Amino acid sequence: MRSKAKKVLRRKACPPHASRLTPHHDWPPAILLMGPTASGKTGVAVDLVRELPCEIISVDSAQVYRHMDVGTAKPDAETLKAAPHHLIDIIEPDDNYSAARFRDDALTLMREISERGNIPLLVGGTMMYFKTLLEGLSELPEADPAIRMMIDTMAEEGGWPSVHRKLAQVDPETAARLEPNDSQRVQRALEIYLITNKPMSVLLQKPKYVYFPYIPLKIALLPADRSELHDRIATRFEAMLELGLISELRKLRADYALDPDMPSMRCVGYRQTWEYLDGNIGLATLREQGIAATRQLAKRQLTWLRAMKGVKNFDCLAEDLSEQVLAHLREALGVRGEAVKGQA
RNA sequence: GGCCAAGUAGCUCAGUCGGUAGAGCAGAGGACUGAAAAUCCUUGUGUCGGUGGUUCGAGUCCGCCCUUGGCCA
Repeated sequence: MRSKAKKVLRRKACPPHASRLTPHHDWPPAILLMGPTASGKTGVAVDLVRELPCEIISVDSAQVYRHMDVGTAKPDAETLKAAPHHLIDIIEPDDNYSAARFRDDALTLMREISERGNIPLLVGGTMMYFKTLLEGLSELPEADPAIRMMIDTMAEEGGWPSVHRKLAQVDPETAARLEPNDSQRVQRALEIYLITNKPMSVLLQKPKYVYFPYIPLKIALLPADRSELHDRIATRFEAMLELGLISELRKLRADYALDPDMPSMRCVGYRQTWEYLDGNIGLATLREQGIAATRQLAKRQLTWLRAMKGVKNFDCLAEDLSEQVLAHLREALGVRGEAVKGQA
């Protein structure tokens, strides 16, 4: 932790206000509650809000969309009233969000919450957002729809490997570390070159601007038994169908000019339901593929969590999960509280 | 009861002229810098329904039995 503080202070690239950063023991805490889909994050978060002076910030790339409630397992209105979530319902389904925007939004909210004397409680399963929040991003241009469209056309004509070859001509280093079929990253790397006229690999060499003036209390909810999580996922997807996932999407398609390639429509559940509404698959296949896609999502989230350092793990299948997490947090915050009092 | 078809990986199915088997999906592991619920990489030993036979050698040919569909009674 000390090294982290030093690391931030050492950064020359930090803008002027970074110099206001105080040593780490004066930083307020922030709780990071992470876990795969269907691990019960929301339930724990709501319990924590009852017991601790914290405010929830959602870390979820799907719950940012308005009117996508059933398929994203958004907390219901009653829950949101009792435990308000920031960064839910902030954009339209035909709009898009990003890790960079999340970072800015979250840091702004965290400052406000801390100034109010509360603890930011970041809850979600979008691991890249957590990583971006903690580690920052390099200075890179933001996405350019026109350029992406152009690259998409290239890919349609020659396939992604041909785009990859083109990338290799202008940015061999990045091309070397990317798979020719990794459409998203190949496109992004070429996009960066076309916008800046500089290879991504060069831009990434500049030190990142890391700004996270909080003591992170990282908590992960992991299943001790994967098959039980799979059962939960299946049950939950069936419930989504009962709750009207299909009609939710039908209405969305009527209200917005949506396209299956939009980020919102690539979300788990919606993508499969889109195929169902188009008549390409039946209900049984929708159920099967929706559940499988959710399991695959959970698997990827678990891969992130295993790689993450300094995380306190809890078995999300435990009966007294919330109490366990609360006890851990009370201890962590209590110790810190003493230190702060000693300072004053 | 008779006839026909099918029984091969968790699922759906390939398997040539006999040389002890391979795809898709699912599953598992991994990567991850402005789309990340995205995108991508790696990963395939299973009594070839059972049993007897023919053969140097049977998933493959023959007999019988079992199971499941269908047709005829």
